Amino acid sequence: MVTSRTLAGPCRAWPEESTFIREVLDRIGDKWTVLVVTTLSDEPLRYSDLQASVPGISQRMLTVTLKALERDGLLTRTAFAEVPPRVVYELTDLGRSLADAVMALAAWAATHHEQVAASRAAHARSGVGREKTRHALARPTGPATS
Amino acid sequence: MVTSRTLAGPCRAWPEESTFIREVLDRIGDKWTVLVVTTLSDEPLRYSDLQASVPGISQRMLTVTLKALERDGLLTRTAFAEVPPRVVYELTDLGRSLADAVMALAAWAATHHEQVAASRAAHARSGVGREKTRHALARPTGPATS
DNA sequence: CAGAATCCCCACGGATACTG
DNA sequence: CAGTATCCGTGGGGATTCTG
Repeated sequence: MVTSRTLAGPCRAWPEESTFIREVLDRIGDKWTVLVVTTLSDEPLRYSDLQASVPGISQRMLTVTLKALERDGLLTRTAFAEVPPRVVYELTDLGRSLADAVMALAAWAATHHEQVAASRAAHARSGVGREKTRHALARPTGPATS
Repeated sequence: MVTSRTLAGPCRAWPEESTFIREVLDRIGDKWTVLVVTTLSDEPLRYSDLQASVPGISQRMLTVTLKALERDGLLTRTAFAEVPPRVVYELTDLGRSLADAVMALAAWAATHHEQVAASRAAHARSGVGREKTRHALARPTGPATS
């Protein structure tokens, strides 16, 4: 890992690659999308099942999220014309590939969240809200740029 | 890929793993964090350089983002006590590992964004805003659940 | 059951001005 | 240069109500 630095690539002015990143993050950035996608990665579910499987979600956000995901071809919506309506949502191959990518990120989180929590706690212990705790200075006299 | 479905894992009630995912997504969910982290993955930069390298960012958001990342141990802040102040931000190993994970997600985006765009365009062509376009029904008579 | 529609709040974030 | 402090607009999203 940690190969990105050694790339020394010309990422300078954010040519256009960042557009793709934003496109994905705008989609999975909100919590509901992630929860819905990962939940559906297990198996297809109907509306009410999803609402049950994703604890805090409101009907509104569930509907909005599902529509957006359908629009982007990440899942399919199948409605059955039965007397009590039944609608099943299932990830497409595209959706599952995204789910895998998200899982990879989740793996990172599971691996490193302790370090993050530790660092967060350390900063909390040093002054955060209390008092005007000035940032510590490195190399008081400074080496001067060049 | 697409292994997540075959897991058939007990993700049911989102035990606690989702917490980690959220923790990460809450961090990289906003556009600025991603842009800052990926920008710094190339090389350490000072405040003004970052502001220049990340086009649309305001001082406020740059500061807020940097503080959050420092708090989480993803980057280090080094201030030099010179007459014109100089502060350099550099990713930690932890930060670089996150950057790599984000890059992986970017790779997914670069690979699949066309499919997403296509699907999005297709949905735009079928009725979205115009008229009340009812959803098509699958299997009009329905097979009944079981 | 599966949504659509409406109201409404507040936190995220931009713009601006000031400071060490 | 490298921030901090303040004001304020916008829209994301929850709660509620109604429909096919």
